[in-house]
Amino acid sequence: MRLVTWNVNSLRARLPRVLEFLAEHAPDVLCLQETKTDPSAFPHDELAAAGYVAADHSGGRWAGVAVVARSELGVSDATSGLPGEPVEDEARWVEATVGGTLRVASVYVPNGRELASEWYAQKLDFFDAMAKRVGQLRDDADGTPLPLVVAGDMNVAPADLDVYDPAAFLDVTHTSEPERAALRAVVDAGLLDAYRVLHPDEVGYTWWDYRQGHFHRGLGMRIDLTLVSPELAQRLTRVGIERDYRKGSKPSDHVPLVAEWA
DNA sequence: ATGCCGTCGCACCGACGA
Repeated sequence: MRLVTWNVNSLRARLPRVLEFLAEHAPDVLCLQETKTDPSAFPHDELAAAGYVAADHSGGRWAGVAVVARSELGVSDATSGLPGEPVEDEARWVEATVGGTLRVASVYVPNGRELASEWYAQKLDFFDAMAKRVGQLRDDADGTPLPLVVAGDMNVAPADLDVYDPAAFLDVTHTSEPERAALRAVVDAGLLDAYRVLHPDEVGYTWWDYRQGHFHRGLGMRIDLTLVSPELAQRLTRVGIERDYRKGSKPSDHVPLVAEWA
């Protein structure tokens, strides 16, 4: 199984790069964030022509998430919205079952803006709701663990290793301790950070600011994560960051994160 | 203290992003 998460920063603007990626990497599942599209404009036809189906939660000009899967696998039992999320209808969470057994959630965690803001408080609340949801999804009614993936833009760099200059990121969003603790609570509800499972000490960024040549200067952060249930974590064979997709024509400011398991 | 860059829309600026 090859599963990818990618914040595309507008699916309309990025569709050529997305189709290029599907052709080059042939993922089984692609979790998208910041699709920034109206539901009626979601490119179901273009994806179908490439051999994919999608469960999308599209909210118009902001946010928007989707779970895309190879047509043979299919998506079923899709649900939009995170139970208990602080602001409803922001299109930040969508779940679907892929291939009949794998539950996949694509998530776009709120930015948080400033530490002393209502948006920051809502970001922490969103993580709380995520942790509760993971607790609901991780086992079946008999307590048997289920295969589960929560992938997306967490808008938090989990550790100083995931930030180009930790000293420049004191007491700001994406690195503050309450955010990191809130993200850890999601993981502690029953998941593992797939990239860190296979690359415990490696620096690997998934986002670089468009401005001031940050990409070419190596100034990035690892804020896109694929969180997997323990049994899937044991089967991981490769977790890689496709940083070349930050180059070329009209790139997103995020790159795809690929996870594979046997 | 602000813009840098990119995207969107009741659009030629402002909001938002991280």
